[in-house]
Amino acid sequence: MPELPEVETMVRGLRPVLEGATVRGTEVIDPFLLRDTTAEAIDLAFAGAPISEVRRRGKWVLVLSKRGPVLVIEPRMTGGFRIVEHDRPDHIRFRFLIDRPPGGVSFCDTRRLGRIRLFPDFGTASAKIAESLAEDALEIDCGLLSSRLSRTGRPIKPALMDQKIVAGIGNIYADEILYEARVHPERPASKLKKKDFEAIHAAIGRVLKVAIEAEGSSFDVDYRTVMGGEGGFLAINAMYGHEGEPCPACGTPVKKVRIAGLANRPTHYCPVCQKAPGQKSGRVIPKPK
DNA sequence: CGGTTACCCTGGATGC
DNA sequence: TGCATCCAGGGTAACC
Repeated sequence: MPELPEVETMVRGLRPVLEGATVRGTEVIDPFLLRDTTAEAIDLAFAGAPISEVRRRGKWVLVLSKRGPVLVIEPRMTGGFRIVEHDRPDHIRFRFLIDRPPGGVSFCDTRRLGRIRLFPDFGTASAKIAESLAEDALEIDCGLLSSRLSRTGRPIKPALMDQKIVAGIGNIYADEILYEARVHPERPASKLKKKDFEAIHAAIGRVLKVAIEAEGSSFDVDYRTVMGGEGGFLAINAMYGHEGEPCPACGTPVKKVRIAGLANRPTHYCPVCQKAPGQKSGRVIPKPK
């Protein structure tokens, strides 16, 4: 679930609870999520010292101990945080316990796809993260994004979701961004024009900002804020989850398709506003035989 | 090497 | 009701 707006919402919820609080201890309820570390190492790194900062990079959360170590948590599909008094009855995988109310935060993850890694200091964590993640979607400039995208022949949608091209965009927001930019999701990234890149770059900023203001996207029971509340973006968006409903701009029913390079993840777009590769007008003209 | 799929997990929804 | 199948916001190893 969580893409950049959901993770940003989590981090904003965690900051007032964790920053400045001293860690009483940590609890690893499900060691399966740990990678290259142990429950003992995490507790040794964090217990007894204050948390200095909670950061976000792409879709990942960084918790920094004033003592130096950094915990990097990847929520992936179903991971999320709750302050302890609002946490889920099931699926709690990890906890920070702190010395002041509300007592701590839990990391919950139904599908157990989330990952938790420990680094000795911020420099080491940053270097390791930089091997997997490009610049954050809220910070990348248009020139860098354009040059990265133009170097791949893949369809623009999977390219936008490639965390090594730009970090933070997932399946929901890729659809909204490409609709806002009026770019067809299957157009090869390398064939896009300068104005397309500019439209995409601007749309990234607008869509993510609106989504953060709405506190992200919730459906089913997976993503919630740290207080257990739902995000409101899917009530105001145009494409994702709106198959068959009219496009807000032209009224054409929103199409839902599967495209290459995305395994089985669905793609939603307006077949009129977002021109197909080679399509010149809003109407598809059949090739003469 | 670049692009694509398979797989890691769980549980809710849907279908027979 | 019971059981099988499909589906889901992500990331990456393995494959072609």
